[in-house]
Amino acid sequence: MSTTKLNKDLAPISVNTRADMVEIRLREYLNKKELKTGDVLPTEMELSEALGVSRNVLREALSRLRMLGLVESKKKRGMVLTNPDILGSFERVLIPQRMDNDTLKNLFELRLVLELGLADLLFVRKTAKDIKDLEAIVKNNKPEDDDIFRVSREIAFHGKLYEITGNDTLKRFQIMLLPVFDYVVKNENRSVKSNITHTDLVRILKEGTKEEFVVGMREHLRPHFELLKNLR
Amino acid sequence: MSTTKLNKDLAPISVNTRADMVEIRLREYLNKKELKTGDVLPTEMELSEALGVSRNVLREALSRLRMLGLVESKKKRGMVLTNPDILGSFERVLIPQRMDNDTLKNLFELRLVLELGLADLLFVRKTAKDIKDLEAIVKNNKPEDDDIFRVSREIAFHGKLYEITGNDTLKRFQIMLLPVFDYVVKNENRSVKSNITHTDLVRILKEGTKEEFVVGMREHLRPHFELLKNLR
DNA sequence: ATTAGTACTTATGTACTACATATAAAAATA
DNA sequence: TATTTTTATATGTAGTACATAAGTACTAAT
Repeated sequence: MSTTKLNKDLAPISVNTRADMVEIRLREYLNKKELKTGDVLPTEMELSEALGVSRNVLREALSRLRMLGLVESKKKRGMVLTNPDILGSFERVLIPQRMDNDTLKNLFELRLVLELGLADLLFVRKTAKDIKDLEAIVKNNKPEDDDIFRVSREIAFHGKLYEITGNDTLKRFQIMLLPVFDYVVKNENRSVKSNITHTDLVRILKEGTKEEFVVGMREHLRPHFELLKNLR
Repeated sequence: MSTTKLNKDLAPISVNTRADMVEIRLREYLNKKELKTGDVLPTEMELSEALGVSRNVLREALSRLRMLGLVESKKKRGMVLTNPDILGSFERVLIPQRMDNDTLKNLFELRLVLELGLADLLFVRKTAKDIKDLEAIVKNNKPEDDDIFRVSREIAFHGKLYEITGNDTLKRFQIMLLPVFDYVVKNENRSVKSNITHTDLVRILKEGTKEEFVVGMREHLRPHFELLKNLR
């Protein structure tokens, strides 16, 4: 029976395109334990022949994997396996305007959870210099500062906290979450004041305990949690 | 100086391919405020002509955006703007074998931070049924259970905690982090016992306070934090 | 013999053509 | 007007051709 005839009798069930399937097959292939970073993959022609698709389709799939940072392609040498940048692709889809309300809320919440969970790392990793940096950041805070100043101070302060953790992934992650945070806050422009200021938090970080810091941070973030209740 | 360090300081001069540049241009185009989900984009021919590249190159870039869930393409209708699945691409690159030690450590840490930050959400959202579910999960725990049992209990318990938060993004995120967690723990097969068991945590969640829960969780996770010190 | 330079080979990058396929939209039919 | 049929069109896939960069092998000069 000819292939064309067969294809007519048995139409493909999958709505997936060839590129989708090739992407999956390639990822399965790449994740095999035996393969390690730096290994060279077969050529595009070999792969496309093995998979039974045109070089075109194969390249569409490879293009995705290249974007993810799973592979790189060198002329003449071929494709080589690389370490993906785990947050790179995340960055590409973090578009507040494109997110539904639930997801926005979830990410907003995620940020609050992170912030509350930081205490332990902070108290393990903080140095005298870190405290000094924080004190410099909060020194010139005045309640009458306008919004733009307030936001940049907010970013500087919380950004520094993440920096103290020494966890680059965490820091980059929170930087990526900031626009989401901003977006949500802007859409609900209420300004509930907290009883705990950045200055208070620095003092606790310097002289207090983890437990006190968590309580302080919770109170500091309370306006945001309040906002969350309204979004629900 | 290590190669990875060198790579950070001296990133290779980017010799971006056409597909890379088209991807960037398209993302800029898609993120324009005027565009909203469901809007129909120009056809492939129109886009490729406007950008001055072959349809081939354009399709490689579109293939990436399709994978990210930024667009979908319908036959005859054309491409339509969609809401991306923000964690989908993350899932594709979370391959423990492919991650360097620093990243592994960072993600491991991230999970611990999340777990410690959960308390507030848990105490706001917990229901009587949730507590019952947790009690059922921990009921048959016996210290003499073998490893496989222990791991599945671990997953069930902590998974349920994330479920109580009612935050799907958070839950999916932690599910994706589990293999990383597993990978790190397996590679360092020490088994330090904690003084606080799942049963204790359930009791605190039922009758105690947020603050007590954080302290309890911290003690429960202490073996993992210890492990982290060794990785450093 | 070692080195420098050159030609060759090869795998990726890009462009173009052709046709299959599904389907929205238009036309024809009841 | 409602339903079916036809048509037009945008995406999906395949294949060919050539440009480009970069290993590889070969040659020549010191």
